[in-house]
Parts: sequence; C-alpha cells; structure tokens
Amino acid sequence: MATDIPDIVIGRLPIYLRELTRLAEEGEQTTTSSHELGQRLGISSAQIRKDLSHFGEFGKQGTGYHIGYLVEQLSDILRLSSEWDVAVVGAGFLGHALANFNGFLDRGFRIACIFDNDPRKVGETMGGLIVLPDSDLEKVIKRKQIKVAILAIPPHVAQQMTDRLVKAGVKALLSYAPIHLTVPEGVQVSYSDPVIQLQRMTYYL
Amino acid sequence: MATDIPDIVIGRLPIYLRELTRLAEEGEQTTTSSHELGQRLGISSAQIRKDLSHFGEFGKQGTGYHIGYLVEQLSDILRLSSEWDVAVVGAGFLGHALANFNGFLDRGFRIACIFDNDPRKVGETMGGLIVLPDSDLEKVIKRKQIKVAILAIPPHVAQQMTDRLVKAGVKALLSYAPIHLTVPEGVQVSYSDPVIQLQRMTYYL
DNA sequence: CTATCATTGTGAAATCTTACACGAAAGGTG
DNA sequence: CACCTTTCGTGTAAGATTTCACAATGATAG
Repeated sequence: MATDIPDIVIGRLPIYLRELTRLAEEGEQTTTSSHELGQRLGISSAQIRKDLSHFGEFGKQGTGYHIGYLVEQLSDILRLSSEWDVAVVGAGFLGHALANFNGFLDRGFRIACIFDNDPRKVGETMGGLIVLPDSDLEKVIKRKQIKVAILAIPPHVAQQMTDRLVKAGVKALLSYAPIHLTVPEGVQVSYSDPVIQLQRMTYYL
Repeated sequence: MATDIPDIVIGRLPIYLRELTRLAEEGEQTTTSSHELGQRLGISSAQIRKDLSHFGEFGKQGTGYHIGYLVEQLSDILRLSSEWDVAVVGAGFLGHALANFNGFLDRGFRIACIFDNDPRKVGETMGGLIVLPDSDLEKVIKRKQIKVAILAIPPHVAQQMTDRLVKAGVKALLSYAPIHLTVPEGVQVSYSDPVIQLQRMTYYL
C-alpha cells in the first residue's frame, strides 16, 4: 500500500483535495459522489474511484463520500496534516509574488524564509519576511530543518543553488528556472515554466 | 501526420526545443544525438527518437541531429515561427512578475497588454506596459487578434474572466488560478498551481 | 576499398493507464 | 418487508505509452 502506487495517481490527489475543499467551503452538502467530483474536474468517475481505492475504502454505496472525512484522509495521505516550512530562493519579481501569495498557508505550506544574492535586496521586507543573504542559506535551512524549497532564480545559477539546497537537506524542489535539474535519488523535483506550457498549446492553434 | 499524434508527445517537444536552444547557445557543437539529449533531460534516447519520428526524419545515422535544423523544425511544428501576442489578466504581484519576465520574447511570445479590474492599478506602468481597465478587455483582444492569455487573478473571478476571454477570441489559456476551468471544445487550457505541485511531492517525503 | 563504429528510425513486446460493467451494499418509499 | 435507486469498489478488457532490439545507413580510418 506504499511504493507501488503509480505517480500519476498521486498527481491527481491534490486536485481532488482542492475541489473537495472548495465543496466544503460552499457548504451546501456534506457528501459528494465520484460522479459529481468528476463532473466538476473533467475526470471520469471510474478513475476517481479507482484512484481512491489504492488507499482504502472511503465511500459508502448509495451515498458517496463524506466530504470532510475524505479531505482529512487525503490530507493525511499527502502528509499535509502539519505545515511544511518552505524556503524561497530568489527575491526578484517572482520571489516577491510568492512571498506575498496567501494561498499557501491553508493548504499545508508556510513560506519560512527568502534568500537573494543581491546585497541591494537583502534586508528588504517581502510578505512579512526579511530577505536574507544567500550566504545564510545552509545555516537557516539546517536550523529550521527545511525540506521544501522554491527556486525563483535565473537558469545559470539554478543547478548550483539546487546542489547547495540538497546538501543542506532539502528533499523537494519546485523550480521556476527554465532548465532541467539533476538531483540525487530521493529528492523530488517539479518544474514550472510558463513558456513550455504556452508552447504546448500553440501546437493546436 | 496531424491529429493522431499523442498529446503526451506534443508536451515533450517544448522541452526538447529548450534544451536544443541551450546546446546551440553553448556553441560547442553543431550536432547532437538522441542519447546526449536524453542524458541532459533524464529521458531515454528511444523515446526522443520515437517522438521525433512522428513528424518526419530529422536525423542522420552515425551523426545524429543537426542542432540548428532541429530547432527550426520543432519551432515550425509548435507554430513558433512568428511571435504570439499574449494578454495578461491581473496586475497583482504575479501579473507584475509576468509583465517583467523577459524570457518570453525569444521563445515565441510577447506580452501585448495587461488588464486589471482595480481602478487604483489601472494606468500604472508594468514591464513597459500600461495597465488597462478590464472593461477594455474585449475591445483590445479583438483589435489585436490575441489568441493567447495568461490568468493571474483570484479563483472566484477566474471562470467569468475565462468566459469573456474565450468569447473575445482567445484560444489558449494559461491559468494560475487554483480552480478547474470549463471551456468550449477547441480552446486549450493549461494550469499552474504551485501548491498542487508541492503537495504532489510531499507524498514522497 | 573494406572494416569498424555510431546512430537513426521503427516494428514488436512489455508495461502502464484508463474505461467498462457489474455485484454488492446502503438508503428511501410505501 | 419488498422494491427501487444510487453509488461504491474492483476484476477484466481495452487502449496508450514506453522500452527493446535490430536492420539500415552514414562517417571514419587505415
């Protein structure tokens, strides 16, 4: 029940969780069905049921799923019961946007620190945090035992910064730098490059 | 050679293109092989050859691929030969970051306009553009024949803004709003929600 | 010119993912 | 209680994607 669950299934759980949370906030119902959830997400009901069945039996025939209970279960599965401290590397426009984004906190993450290598930026306040010099990176990450980082820096420094972060103990990296990163086994990497996504779509236009 | 190419293959082409462009910039070689490209991207060489073979024969046995030629071919396939004008909707921190991001221009896209519904933001300059009121949205998009838009707005207005954009002629949407969007057939949508990506990784920690 | 090496493009096999379809429950109704 | 409706969980079939492995081709060296 642990290692043999397909990555692609894990990838959909956060989407289910997000929609279930929205349903809970709408507050018009306490249960939902795989069919309703699928409708709202453009996913087949069979796929949702199959995905969930990898982790246990959360529903009830005839009734569907209790929203609150399923949110709880999915949060547990995704290790979101307590908050993850996150380091942001890079205090440019993007780092600024991330530091001020208030959508992290209620979904399992808290921006704990932000770094930059530009002395002119160090000391500035961003989203309630003071920008730290990148020379403090290892010290702070180790002290706060940070496991999750977001890279908002130019591509030519992305790999070296990745190496420093991994060495300091980071195990999950979300990179906005448009470059493939090499990491040791056991370290998770996820990418976000808007141009890649746009180019994927222009093919069809 | 057109409609029956798997989406998943299309999705990898921009990644190949990005790495090939980097290889070209490094300037140490004029050719590369599927093996080398795969090594740099963490993808198997067979997959790269198979993907490319959907579109034609671009390589040469014994030698590999001419980098410049392949860049050209991939750019053509992805319709990047001329630049796409892009509308940014939302002039908050994220819209600000997008307007100032200079990585669009040499990869096929140009931010052509930016909108906001907050009168206090309208008129501000961002990345060389003046923020326009969202009441001008339809007019500007139609006049400039904009087909690509980026959504950088809160989730509760994302669907209604999507509807307006689609009605005005937009055919490809990159959304940073954490919500599933419903669009008519023929309109492409791509999502970017950092929290979804982080949650996908914490499962493995 | 011949042998050797590198690398492509691709059919076939293997693996992975999704969709189907149905038995089994659970709740509601009269 | 008997019947009807809803919906789950899942074995199996269908479909999609990746990997394998090899013939064919081009370059290179002696």
